[in-house]
Amino acid sequence: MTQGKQDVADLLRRSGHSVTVQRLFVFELLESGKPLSMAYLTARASGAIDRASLYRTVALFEKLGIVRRVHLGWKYKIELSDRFTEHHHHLTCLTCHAIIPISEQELEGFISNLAAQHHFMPVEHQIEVQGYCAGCTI
Amino acid sequence: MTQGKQDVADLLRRSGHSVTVQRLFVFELLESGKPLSMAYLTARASGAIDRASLYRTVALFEKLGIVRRVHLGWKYKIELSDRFTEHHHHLTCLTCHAIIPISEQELEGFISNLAAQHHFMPVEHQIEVQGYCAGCTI
DNA sequence: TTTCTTGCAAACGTTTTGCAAGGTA
DNA sequence: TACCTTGCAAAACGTTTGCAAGAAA
Repeated sequence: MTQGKQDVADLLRRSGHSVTVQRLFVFELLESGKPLSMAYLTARASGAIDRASLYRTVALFEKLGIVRRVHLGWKYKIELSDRFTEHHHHLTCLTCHAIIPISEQELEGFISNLAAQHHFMPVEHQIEVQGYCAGCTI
Repeated sequence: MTQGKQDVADLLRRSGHSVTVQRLFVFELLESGKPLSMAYLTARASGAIDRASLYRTVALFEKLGIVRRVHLGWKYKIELSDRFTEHHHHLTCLTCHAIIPISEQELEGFISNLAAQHHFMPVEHQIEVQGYCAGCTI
């Protein structure tokens, strides 16, 4: 069992939820680190987990802060939250649809300033940039 | 006819599309400047425009760069693009769901730097911050 | 044993489609 | 007139729900 899986199991137990093969399986799928679409998860889970259970698991994981939704254009994808990967954001290529994760501490400062100006207390933030990656600008 | 409506009519004509009452009506609804949900638009358009035409109009407006989608949590809303309002982003209050638009030129510089580091050519960007507004932090 | 979770099947809301009728250029 | 756009109705899609059977604590 990976470290991440251990952590999820503990988190589930501590929050009063059962540790099931289905839940661990969904977590396993997400351990690649890349944001995955529900369609992809549904396909990969098919046979192993029912669609309804998949949605329930993702919802639970979101409530427990295990995963978060990333909005990319019209759709969204699911990825592990900062707790299981480092805090980061994305650059998305409009041509090849590559997703480049970026980790930025500067941004935090920027957001704090911005929020202070508006007497706003920031809790979460997302930044997404669409454009063309190195390989596609040739 | 407002200036914005004139512009939309011109834009439609120049791009080889017809100017119809339905299209102008959808634009009118959006002229408030606030991001509106499809559910709201559907309700407001009901009687005047068919659901299917509403969706087709919003899709066309998006293709022509008249509107853009703003993701807020699980849902999205439609708002006029930078061309018809100033370029801005949002602070969303988790308690009262107020949406505070912010206009930031500093952010542009930040994004340029970030993109350059990754040999990425930025085209569009979104930044969304969730937290608590002044009225709700008391 | 008690409680939580699952799979199934059906329901639900949102978005999309085909087509004939009507409006726009 | 010729073409584009609309309304209608039906279909497709993604997501959620109720419930009985099964698994976890």
